[in-house]
Amino acid sequence: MCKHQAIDVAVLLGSLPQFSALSPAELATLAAGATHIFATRGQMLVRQGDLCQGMFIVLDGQVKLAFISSQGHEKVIQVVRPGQVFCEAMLFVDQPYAFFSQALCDLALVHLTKSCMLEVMAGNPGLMRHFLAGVASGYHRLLIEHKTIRLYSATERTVRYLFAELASSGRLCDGAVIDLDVAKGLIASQLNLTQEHFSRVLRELHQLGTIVLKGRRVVIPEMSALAACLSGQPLTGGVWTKLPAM
Amino acid sequence: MCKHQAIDVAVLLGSLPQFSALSPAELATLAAGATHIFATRGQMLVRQGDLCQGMFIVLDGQVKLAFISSQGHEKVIQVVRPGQVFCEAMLFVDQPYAFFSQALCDLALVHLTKSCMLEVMAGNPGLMRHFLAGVASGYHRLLIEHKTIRLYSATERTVRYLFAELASSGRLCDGAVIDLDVAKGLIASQLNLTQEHFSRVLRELHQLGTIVLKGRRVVIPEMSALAACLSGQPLTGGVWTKLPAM
DNA sequence: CGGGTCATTGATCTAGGTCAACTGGCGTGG
DNA sequence: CCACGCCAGTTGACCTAGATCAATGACCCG
Repeated sequence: MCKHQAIDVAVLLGSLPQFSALSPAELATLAAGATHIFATRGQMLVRQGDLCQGMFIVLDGQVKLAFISSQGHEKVIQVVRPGQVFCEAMLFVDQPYAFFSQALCDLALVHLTKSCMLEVMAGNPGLMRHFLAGVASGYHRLLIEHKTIRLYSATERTVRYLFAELASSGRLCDGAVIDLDVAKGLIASQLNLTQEHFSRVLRELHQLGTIVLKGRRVVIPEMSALAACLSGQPLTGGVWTKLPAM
Repeated sequence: MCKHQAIDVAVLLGSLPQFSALSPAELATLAAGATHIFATRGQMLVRQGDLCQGMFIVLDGQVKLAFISSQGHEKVIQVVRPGQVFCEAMLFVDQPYAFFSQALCDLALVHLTKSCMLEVMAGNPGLMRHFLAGVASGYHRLLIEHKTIRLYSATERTVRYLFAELASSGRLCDGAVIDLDVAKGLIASQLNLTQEHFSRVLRELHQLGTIVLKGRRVVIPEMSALAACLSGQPLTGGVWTKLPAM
């Protein structure tokens, strides 16, 4: 792992939205424990079982968070993109990492040590509040993903993923185009599917005319057709077939 | 829902570990927005889709957090027990609830409004830090449960559940006894299993002699036999059979 | 004693996984 | 410029973990 204790780390940190409101003194404290990291594709950034030393901010490239069973089955939790942070919740939990993170391509990031982060946060309630909101929304995101995996079928999870991609790109009109920026196998794993099954689901949607598929480009001719694949709407009757066991 | 704006809410709050360090003025602020709630079995405390109005502390009884699909399939996330808090992460996320919560029996709890909580926290970094740690460890717990569901088989999830129960009761010796304090159907749902399948798994373990089952009482004659059901140990060779797709 | 709730058991079904072969770019090196 | 190999993706044949459906049993408690 190539680490630069670059001279301009304080400047770099100040330019990040997370830290733009910090005083020069606070930035200096953070910078003292900060490392500018350039990692190569495939490199491990944190290992399952390690204790948290600090948090990461992705400047450029993509990072995969995943866990792996003893049989080698790997399941992706999330792909972290530039501007996003990871391992920040672990600053506050004295437990070994339940996942690992790996560079999906050559990338640039900043590592901030736990102690510096905690020190600055202790003197800056605004920053702490910011992190609290971040961790809480991370919790909420994970909860929703957990729910999606437990409640919905492969096709529905796939369609929900497409909608999430559309929403994040802001284009929710008919004829919208999605260019997948990661390998399909990774997306499949995030949806708790095998690559093979994911491929079949996409083909089925393509054959139905719901989507138009060409490599990693997905075109949605009409939103309503895609939305019809979701079980949210077909409120036929509306009476729940099976009531909770309590 | 029977709500008492009891006179002694401030005293009650002060006696809770979460708030024992608060000043009288802070307790008064919290108490101003606090409600002492007595709910009856089956009653909904928060509904899927609602916006968060505040958080709850369970004084007595059990609360189920779960979500439900449009077909009525219910999946339990967690059972909250006395002394525990729920919905606290939602104070910091402006999103509708992705789950609902329901009283599993008649119960007593305290509801604290969002605005009061945020106000007191803004002036008390120690409390905020406490909540940050709480939300972060909730995140970690959910992550581990998510991982368990995605990586392990029904039998292994069941065994892991038993170990978690043992760990929380502190008795990890041979001959340990677990008395399940909730319906088996609820445990099954937390493990993402049907009640039927869970029953079969338990019976299988019983027939193997790994556990002794009598109603809701589970006896573990020897820990090592139970541990042998986990795939963590059999590091045969150690080479992963299937390498990550990256 | 009768009606809840909770749990067990059997018979059958299916979504999705596994294994294996194949395709179609795309960069690399001769 | 072509041959080669590599990697991402596709397709087909088959299998299995766990769900579903349906019936029955075991308590409790009023």
